[in-house]
Amino acid sequence: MPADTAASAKFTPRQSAVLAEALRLLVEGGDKALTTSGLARAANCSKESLYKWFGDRDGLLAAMISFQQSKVRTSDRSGERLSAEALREHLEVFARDLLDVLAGDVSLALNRLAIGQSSRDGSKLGKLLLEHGRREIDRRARALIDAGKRSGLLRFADADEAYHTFYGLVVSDLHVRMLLGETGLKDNGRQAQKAVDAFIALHGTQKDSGEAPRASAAR
Amino acid sequence: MPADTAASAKFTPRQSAVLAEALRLLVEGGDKALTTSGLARAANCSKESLYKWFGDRDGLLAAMISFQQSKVRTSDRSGERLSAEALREHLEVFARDLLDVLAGDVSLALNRLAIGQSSRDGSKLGKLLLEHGRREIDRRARALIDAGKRSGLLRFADADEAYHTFYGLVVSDLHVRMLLGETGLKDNGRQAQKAVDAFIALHGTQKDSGEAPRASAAR
DNA sequence: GAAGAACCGTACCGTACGGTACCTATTCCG
DNA sequence: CGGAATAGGTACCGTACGGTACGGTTCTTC
Repeated sequence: MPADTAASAKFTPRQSAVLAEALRLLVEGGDKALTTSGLARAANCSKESLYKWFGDRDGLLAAMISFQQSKVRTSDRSGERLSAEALREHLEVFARDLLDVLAGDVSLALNRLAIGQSSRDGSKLGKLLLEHGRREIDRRARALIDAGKRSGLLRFADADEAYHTFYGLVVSDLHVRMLLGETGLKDNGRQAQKAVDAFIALHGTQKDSGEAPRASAAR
Repeated sequence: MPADTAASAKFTPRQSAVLAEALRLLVEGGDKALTTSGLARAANCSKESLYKWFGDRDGLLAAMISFQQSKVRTSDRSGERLSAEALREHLEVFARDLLDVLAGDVSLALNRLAIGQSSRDGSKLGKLLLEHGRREIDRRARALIDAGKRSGLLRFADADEAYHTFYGLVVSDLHVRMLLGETGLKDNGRQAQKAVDAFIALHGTQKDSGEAPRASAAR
């Protein structure tokens, strides 16, 4: 039993390679391009192995989600003490990371897949994606927001509500637009900055020590 | 319900009936349930007619989007003079309408369809959905926001940015969650109210350093 | 009332998918 | 060394789809 990372604990290296190839196919051509025959051909494995490892096609899809998310690790360095500037910086980094993740082609492809399947499988993949995929990033955001409150820098009644507000400010309709195939998206860094400005304006305790960023936000 | 309004201008009544049936099938069982044979059977028409009217399957899907959106008319009663209360009221109504539209099963089904196809058709359906589907609601929102600014009740640099902020506050991640199949969603009215509170706190002219006036209303 | 268009129902075709079966090659391990 | 386990290659099956063709039926129109 190798002391591997938790990532490859659930899958053998061979299986991981096959899953990576499956993700590549999915990203390239959508779920129509992800056929068992095609995957077997592209990954140099047999269909029989696929069915042995993953059961059926849905099992394969679930494994792909699990595999991809086991690779995503959020850096959780929220133990430090927070100044107002540090909080703003952390929020901005988080917002930018969130947008980058959502805009990633693998994430988009998996979300498209789960959304497409949600009508016919009782949204099993959707649940998987929401629960396992967002847990990490949610925890990180909530830790950050809680730390902001503990440090007296943020003020809100319900942390959950505050987080959803922040999420909405950061993402707006960008996620759905990207899912629909819109390509020309704005600068993530700029969007993150504006969202953080608005969030702090809403829930910050100290009334703006200079609204410079927001005032110069002419686009 | 099916009177010959401007809705059915582009399609004959028979075609409209078939498209309505197609939407029903799509809502019921997702895009897998929307087969040409199935539609012909369910709508009591022949496959030949389908191909004659719509060209091919993609043409049918595009026609469905066009048909559905020709039925959605937003009540645009934004000509009046605005008081602060009227603005808040209008914003809340708009937010609730927006959430209701996004949560509608036909909207969800069409968005799922377009998202599923976006990988393989160059997001033609996605463009259609975004351009024709959101134009109405966008115009209404922008008119409202502009009116707010003209009346001196709102303050912002860029109306587009302000609208996107509002959209994010209203919708947050609810749309994607619903697309992924999450069922238990919160009360739209309450979500709309909170979003309007936050938006006015951000962009209202009478800025107070306290919470929004009725932020502690229903909870 | 008949010519003709529109349309319905059905049968049909080629294709491609998910899934299974069978056979071989490599590897592992006593 | 040799047998079991694992995995690759391929051929195959049933099914269901998109799309087409054709005969019969209804509706329009002159």
